[in-house]
Amino acid sequence: MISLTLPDGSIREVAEGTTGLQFAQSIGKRLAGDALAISLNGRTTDLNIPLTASSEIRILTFKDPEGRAVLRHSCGHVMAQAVMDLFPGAAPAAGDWADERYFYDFQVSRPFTAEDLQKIEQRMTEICQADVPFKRMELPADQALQALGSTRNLFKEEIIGDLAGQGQVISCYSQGDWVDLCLGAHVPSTGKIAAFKLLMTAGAYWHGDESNPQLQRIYLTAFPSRKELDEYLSQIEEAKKRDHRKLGQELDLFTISSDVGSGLVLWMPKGAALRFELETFLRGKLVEYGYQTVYTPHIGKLDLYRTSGHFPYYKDSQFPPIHMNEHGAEAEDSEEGYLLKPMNCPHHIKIYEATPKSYRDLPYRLAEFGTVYRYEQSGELSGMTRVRGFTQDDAHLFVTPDQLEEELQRTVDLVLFILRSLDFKDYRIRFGKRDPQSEKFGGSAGLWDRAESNIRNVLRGMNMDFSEEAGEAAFYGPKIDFVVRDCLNREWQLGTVQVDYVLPERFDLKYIGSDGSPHRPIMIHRAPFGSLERFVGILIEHFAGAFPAWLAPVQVRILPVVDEVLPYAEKVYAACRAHGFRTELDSRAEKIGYKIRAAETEKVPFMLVVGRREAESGSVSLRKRTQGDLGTLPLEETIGKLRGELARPAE
RNA sequence: GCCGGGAUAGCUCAGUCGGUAGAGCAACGGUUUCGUAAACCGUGGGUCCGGGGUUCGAAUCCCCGUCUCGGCUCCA
Repeated sequence: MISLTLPDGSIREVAEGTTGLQFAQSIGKRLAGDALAISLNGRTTDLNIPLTASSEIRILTFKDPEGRAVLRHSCGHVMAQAVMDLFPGAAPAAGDWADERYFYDFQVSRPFTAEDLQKIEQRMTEICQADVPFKRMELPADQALQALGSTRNLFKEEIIGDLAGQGQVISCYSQGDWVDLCLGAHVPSTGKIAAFKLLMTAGAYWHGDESNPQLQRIYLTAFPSRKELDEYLSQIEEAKKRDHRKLGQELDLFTISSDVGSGLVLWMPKGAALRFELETFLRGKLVEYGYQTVYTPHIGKLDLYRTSGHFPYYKDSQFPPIHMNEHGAEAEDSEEGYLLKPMNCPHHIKIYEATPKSYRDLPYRLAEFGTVYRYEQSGELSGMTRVRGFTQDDAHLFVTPDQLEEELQRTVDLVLFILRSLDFKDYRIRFGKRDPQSEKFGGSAGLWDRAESNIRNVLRGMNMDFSEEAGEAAFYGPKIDFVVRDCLNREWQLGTVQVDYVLPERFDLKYIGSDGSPHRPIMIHRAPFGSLERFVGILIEHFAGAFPAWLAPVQVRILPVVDEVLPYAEKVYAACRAHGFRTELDSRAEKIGYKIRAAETEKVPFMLVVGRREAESGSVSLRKRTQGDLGTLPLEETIGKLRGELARPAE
């Protein structure tokens, strides 16, 4: 007998050799039916494997993230079989899952078409209906290669070679006579896959490396029932309605014109009002946190960016330099010239250097809404979230070593305050570290170790959840990134805080310490919004265009019921503007219902309906978006009420 | 940058087999003066993304380019 410990702590004795499925059946018929796999001591395992030792066990169903992954993974194998049935020349490479989706990459003579996908789905349905069992085999490398049969190809050989080299057991799974190399786990049989859909195709590089051949990827998802699949698909459709590119156009927030250039955002009056409000909000905080505001130009000499390292490191993703000499003529020396600034730090460093600094001057905090230009790859551009010109709410803090961690904490506090004020709860914190294997990172290993431990100390001290990710650092230092997802579930970095020992060294920055001798300051780069463009793009999606009243481009709209009251409506309009409310007057000869509908769809938070009654009594009928009529109030009282409703958040 | 999809009125989209380009909404004009989510009638509006080709004839077929969308890769 062996004993199995369930998640609730209860322990059950079963005969050695009992399978996970039999155990699930002993608990309940329903559970056994829903079971997709088991988790044994935290490892996901097939249901039909005999249990040989006492363990902690969880029966995995679709409710468990691991269970979902198993179902979709198994569906991926069914897809691979279907692809090979229909395209005998196809070479399956590898698959994996990401979020709700599973993908499998194939090398094929031509990319898959929409019609191909339909045929593949049809073949998959046949395989699932046949309810073919998945069987696991563990084999030595040479036998595994044999076992693969028609699935064998250069990709599989490479993977088996790597696994064998690491001395790992090689496992394969078969469904019927089709075999694939696979770690597992899988559902017991293809019949468990009740509902699936091939979502999209894409080109993808082998091992994710651009220098490798490009394969054709198919994404799919699977659910235990048709109903759940349909719900998922309609959720995606629903989410697309929040897309900032769509809402940005509908609400007249921004536009991008190919005549100006790809990735160059034109802020329309309403988008600009929103941005201005965000900037004003942050400016208030900057004073409180001891920042000094500066302004710097949009270009700088090439040599400046050679010193900082930006030019050599990011040569391929910058607008080409403006080659000209001091006389305004085209430079003969192609090394001479100016660059559109890709970062604000070098300019701020020059402000730091402009006057001698002592330890009494530090922390020295310089802030600027600085617009930078980067020539992003054409395939990367996306609305406001990935652009070629954007404004960072940037700041650089020059600090002494003993000030560093406290200042870091204050910058993180500021970012958290901003996110909280805008009701962002769904973000993750990424601690981006250097990848020691990569040459992309400047400075000595010792400096990096110090910077990384500074960040770790601060994040731990603040009790934050974060994930450490190698290779995600900036070239000059490690960073804390605040990462959110857009309506299509793509991740974007918003706020960032970076520790930098490298640029102070490259620029030979100094301050005079209390000992009278020169010391090297440390820099913190930080931007709570990150890029105003990206932040506003995400903000549009976050609020689905219905911004909190203090941010709304139009906060109040006056809706006269009949033409006769237009003079009174004008008076109300003027009173609202006099109090700084962003107000519009809808004087069209339309019925009141029409005007209300327009204001509602344009997401105006407050509507002031004025008719004869209001004009006579000097009042307004207040309507709040989505809530409806709030009743009639004297004009003065309404304005007082709106002042409160439209105030910026404070803390 | 790479792979694939797309581009028709301000917006959303239809356009059959290659035969003179359409709808709804919006805009504009008129009528209506109306009380909390769409009054009625009328009018204007097109480089069918750009260039080339095939054809008696191209929005439609072919080629090149641009922009855009979904992925991949990249992201200071």
